Amino acid sequence: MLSISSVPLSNQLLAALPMIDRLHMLEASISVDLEFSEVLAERGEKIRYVYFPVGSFISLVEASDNETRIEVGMVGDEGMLGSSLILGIDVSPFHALVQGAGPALRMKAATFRKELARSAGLERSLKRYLYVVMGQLAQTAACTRFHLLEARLARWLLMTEDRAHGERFHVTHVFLAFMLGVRRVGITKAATSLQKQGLISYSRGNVTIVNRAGLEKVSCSCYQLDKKAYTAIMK
Amino acid sequence: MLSISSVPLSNQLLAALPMIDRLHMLEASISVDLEFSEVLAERGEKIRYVYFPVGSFISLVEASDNETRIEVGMVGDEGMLGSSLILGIDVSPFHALVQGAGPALRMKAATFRKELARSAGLERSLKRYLYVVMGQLAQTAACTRFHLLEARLARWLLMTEDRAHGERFHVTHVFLAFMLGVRRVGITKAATSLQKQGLISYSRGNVTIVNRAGLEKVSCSCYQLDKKAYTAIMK
DNA sequence: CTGGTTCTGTACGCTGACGAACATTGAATT
DNA sequence: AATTCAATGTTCGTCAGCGTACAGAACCAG
Repeated sequence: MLSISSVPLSNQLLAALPMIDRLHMLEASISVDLEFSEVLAERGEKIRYVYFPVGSFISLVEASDNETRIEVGMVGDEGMLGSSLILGIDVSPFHALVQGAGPALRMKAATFRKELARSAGLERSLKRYLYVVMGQLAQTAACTRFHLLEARLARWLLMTEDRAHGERFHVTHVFLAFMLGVRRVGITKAATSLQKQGLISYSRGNVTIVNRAGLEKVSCSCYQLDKKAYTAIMK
Repeated sequence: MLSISSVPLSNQLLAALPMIDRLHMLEASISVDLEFSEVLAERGEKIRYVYFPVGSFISLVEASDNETRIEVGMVGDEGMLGSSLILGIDVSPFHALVQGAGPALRMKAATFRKELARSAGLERSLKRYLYVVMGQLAQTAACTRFHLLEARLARWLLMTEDRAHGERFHVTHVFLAFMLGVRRVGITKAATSLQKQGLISYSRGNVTIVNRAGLEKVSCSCYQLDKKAYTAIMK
């Protein structure tokens, strides 16, 4: 099975709050287990819950035409799903689906908005997070346009490892093709190449990052840029 | 020269405000003339001014590596430049450059933040606008990935016509190539095709939309989706 | 009118990804 | 052990867009 992380499970957004606010948030939410491929939000639909991943992670997916979808963002324990509620609109701008199963804290959208109004620290922190998400969206647009599939795949694997908190996770070529907006065959080719270079190994959906430093080298700069932006803004 | 629009010059965000707020905003800002290719903001740099275009329009540009840039958004009199200040961060997330010369209202960033704190109506409206911008970013990511250049070019021309408020405007193939993240030659080919179909005509940078309905047909659905999203959110 | 510059058109070989189809391998089920 | 199915590997022709180079056309300045 999946490796159990030894890192204590928590959400970084919540962990950074002052004690009192953090307790409030924990009290107002319940712990749920997210299952792989579960749909947590649909574009244009009302947001019922927000989620703070705690080991699980979520993909933000944009659809243009029918059947052409692409991942535009990823949410792990460094973020939350539903941050657009800060803007006062309770309609989801994206599809959101669970990409890595695991626990998360769930809160009713209405409760979340009340907490936002109550705690200035929470609002400040989540505004900053939303800013980071915006940057990720733009980054992804450029990345998707200019970078070769192998580099994009490497970036995706690194981002996932960060959120899975372990060098092993489960994802098939079909799923990767969906996320990166390419054919399955394209993924097979790129993944084979990465494996031949000794950077990853995989079999029937079980991916292991073998050489992280090497993977960072073949990945596009977008990975580092994203990371830098996050730490710069969130402190 | 450029056609003078008969539409009374105003900014829709400001026009939608209650009278008192609108007067406050007008008082706190000055009218400036933006020149083509003027740089109004740079990624990572401090935002000094916000701009409300009034006939002019502005491109939001994302850079990944050096020399690979792509437009991720457009701001005309339907929006403003600097909306990310709502999130409490005075650093620009994008490059911004003037794409269509013309007048705009300019306000100091600090003043803008004060106005935001003062007027709940202003804050509400601009939050909604920021939500629309986020949607545009995601839309652009998908569009850039999946749609053919000719369709993307058609979309771009339509978006520009909306903001130029006239079927004629000035833009060269080199500039278009820059915005869409492709070679100049690619633009020439796509533009030639659109011209042969009788949808546009152009010469040495002077573009005229000849058949708007036809252009909408060859453009990708992203144009309509963007527009629908704007009206749905902004009312 | 002349020479320089900007804008647009065209050509050529290259390549990353596409679409579709088929083959193989490993795991789970019976 | 046999069967079934999901996951991965491979092949083949096609194509949009790339990089580069060059040529004509329109405009501008001297």
